[in-house]
Amino acid sequence: MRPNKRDELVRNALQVFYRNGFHATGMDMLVKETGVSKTSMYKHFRTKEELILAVLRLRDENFRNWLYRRIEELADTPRGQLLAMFDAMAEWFSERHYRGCMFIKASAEYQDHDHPIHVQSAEHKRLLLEHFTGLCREAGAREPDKLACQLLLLKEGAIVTAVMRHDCTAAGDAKEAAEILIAEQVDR
Amino acid sequence: MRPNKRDELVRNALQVFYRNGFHATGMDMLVKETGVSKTSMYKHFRTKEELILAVLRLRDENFRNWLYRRIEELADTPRGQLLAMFDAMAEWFSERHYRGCMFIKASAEYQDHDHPIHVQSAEHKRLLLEHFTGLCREAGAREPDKLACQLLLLKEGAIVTAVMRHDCTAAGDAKEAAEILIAEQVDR
DNA sequence: TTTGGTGTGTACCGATCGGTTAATTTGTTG
DNA sequence: CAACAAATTAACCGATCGGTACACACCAAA
Repeated sequence: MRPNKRDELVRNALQVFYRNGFHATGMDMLVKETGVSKTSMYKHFRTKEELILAVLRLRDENFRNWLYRRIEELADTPRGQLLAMFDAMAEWFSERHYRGCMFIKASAEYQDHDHPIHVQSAEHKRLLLEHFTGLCREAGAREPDKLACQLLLLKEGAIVTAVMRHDCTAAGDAKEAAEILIAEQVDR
Repeated sequence: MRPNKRDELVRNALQVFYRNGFHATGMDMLVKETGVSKTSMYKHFRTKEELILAVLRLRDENFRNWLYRRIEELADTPRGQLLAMFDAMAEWFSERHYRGCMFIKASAEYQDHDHPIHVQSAEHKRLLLEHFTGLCREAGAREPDKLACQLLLLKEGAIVTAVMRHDCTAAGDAKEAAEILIAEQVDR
């Protein structure tokens, strides 16, 4: 069985879009950078938008899988895992080619609330919220929805701050804040 | 004295870029939307990038002036003003045409750390941090730098979350978290 | 050996990109 | 009114945009 050219295209296009932005990346640049011919691209995806949506689907899968697994590796209690999220963030921020969250950037370039790319980006954040709300409940939080939302505010804030300041100290500050917020809802 | 056409251009261009994005907004669209001729634009700004930088300078001035003034209107103690920031955010988020933070979006579209647009966006965030660090110190925080950073993490997180979810509840959750973080550093 | 699915290379489409040019109108000031 | 700067309209530049057309190459299954 031949290696699926379509998946290869999506995988490579992800890198190019992440590094270069969506509007700033033309189809001709994708041809050069992915090694897939234009004809072939348009056989798999009818428009650039459809390709972007496929890229975002892959990114959502990769990122959530990585984050959930990494958190479980780093801690074995729900409370510990909530805090471990910020350690995982620190690892991500310190990657050489860290460029921020692809979904924040996608929703920034496609701003209409009903644009498919915006909707799909929001869905990624919703799935994260769902997951961490469950963890907060397991950790014994009095208001798991609110706590999860607050922890994710810290996470999103750390993501954009790490891009702006171009260091990863934000993850540490966010973690310390998270410890306080969790203690307030669980211990007190 | 005639109303300065250059300022009018920058003011109108700000609206178009904010609503439409930077790469997605062409110079011809700016001609139509701002009512300023192309020749005139290129007499004031040699490139699109220079125009964007002027737009960001105006945005920085407008936004920080508004925020600082609004906070002082809402509260008269340093601690109250720190919390009032989140009330101001809630007001901003609930504006009909709220589209998130222009500087986050600018740095997302111009990602190179040494690109002038990225640098200027980061500078805006640095000025905010400076201001709120001062407020934290006045409020009697033990670690004003860290507290200010954490409060701004909540703010940035609320900004992007409000865009994604397209509601303004994030501001309230952020405010409650801020109350806890401030109490931890001031009262305890 | 034929067929059909999947891929490539290349040239091309009209539209738009950022930016320039030249001729002309507008408005303020002496 | 004359003079000058500021602004306008409109055509134009080469490059690139997203997307298409066509001829051809590869490789599996019938």
